[in-house]
Amino acid sequence: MSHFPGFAMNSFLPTEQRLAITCRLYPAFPREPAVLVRLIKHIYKRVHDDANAMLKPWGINHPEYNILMMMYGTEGFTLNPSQLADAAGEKSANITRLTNELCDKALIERTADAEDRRKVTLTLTAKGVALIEKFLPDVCALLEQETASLQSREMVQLERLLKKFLTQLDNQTDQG
Amino acid sequence: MSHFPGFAMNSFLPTEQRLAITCRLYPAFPREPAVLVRLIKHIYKRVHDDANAMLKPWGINHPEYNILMMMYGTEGFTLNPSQLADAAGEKSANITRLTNELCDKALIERTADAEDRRKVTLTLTAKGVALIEKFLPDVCALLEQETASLQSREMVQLERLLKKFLTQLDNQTDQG
DNA sequence: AATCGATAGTACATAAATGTACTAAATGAG
DNA sequence: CTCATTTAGTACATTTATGTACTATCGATT
Repeated sequence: MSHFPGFAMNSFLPTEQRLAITCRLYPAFPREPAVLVRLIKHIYKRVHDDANAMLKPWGINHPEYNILMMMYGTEGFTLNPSQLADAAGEKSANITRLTNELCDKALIERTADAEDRRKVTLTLTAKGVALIEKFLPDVCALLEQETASLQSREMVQLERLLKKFLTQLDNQTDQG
Repeated sequence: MSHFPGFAMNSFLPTEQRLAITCRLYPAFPREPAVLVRLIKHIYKRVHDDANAMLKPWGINHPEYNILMMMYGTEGFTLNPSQLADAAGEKSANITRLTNELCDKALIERTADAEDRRKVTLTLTAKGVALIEKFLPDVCALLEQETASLQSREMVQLERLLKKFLTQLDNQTDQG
């Protein structure tokens, strides 16, 4: 496949064909939702792998990157674990482990919160900020490369649809 | 939040705000691609969790479900491990483990391929097919519920855009 | 102030996923 | 045919992620 430049391979085809057969065997099966969920999964895995590969030379992995960036995107570079869990989309037990690793690497610091002694304050160190600004050019290049096939209009459209999807997932708990 | 029926909460807001700040600090940062990647991650995790919760009473988890369904969607309910890896989007080492579990549960069967003795043939058992047809109503309900906010036109649009995205990821290896 | 319930975080055990190295068999070049 | 290469699959060690139970603290109520 990749021997023919310009030929767009399609890693999703085997999945899609099997969903089609499923619909024939079991007509109530909702093809479109199933396709969307599978596409999301395939894309997520691919993006995750790419990010890990790109970040490896910098000594961090994708989840650690996400945490660093969420701190970088916060005034004062400071956040506590539960806010991090929300922002980075990780379970709280995972945050403990990941932030431990980042502390070991001296990229962030853990201090006690003065106001509420249950809370912990995590802060990017100077070393952490410096690392982020060193790897950001690579990150930007990867992100742009990954979305190169989408026009800016299409990205906006995609964002809107994905948000609509996510909102429904968020509200699901309320209803059923 | 969930005390107010009809109020659409937005679990993505904390992430999005931090990406906005990142763009201010580092103007080269491509907001739109970054937002898309994060949305995909949030949605994937949510869908994965929901599926696991729904499938638990049936004694399987989401990756096992994916494997069963890929076999169900194949003529003869038969597939070998590498085809399964492609279709289900799992690494091959993971396929070995997952299919072992399904064999232990007697939902699939592993036999040697007569033609090529390196290959292994995996087949759904009658028990496996029966289980699938028992849990499919729940699966259909969940899929429909998850996508209830999207009109059919929007789903088609979303599918098109996600495929375009994935195709670019597939072709990335060719280009560097 | 004493108590009860909720919240923040972590420790620890377990589950899930991956990388790597290996075996066996097929393919292909000489 | 024979040897080297590629392919299919798995075993094993390691990494990553999660569930659960627990500690400490806060806040509200009495």
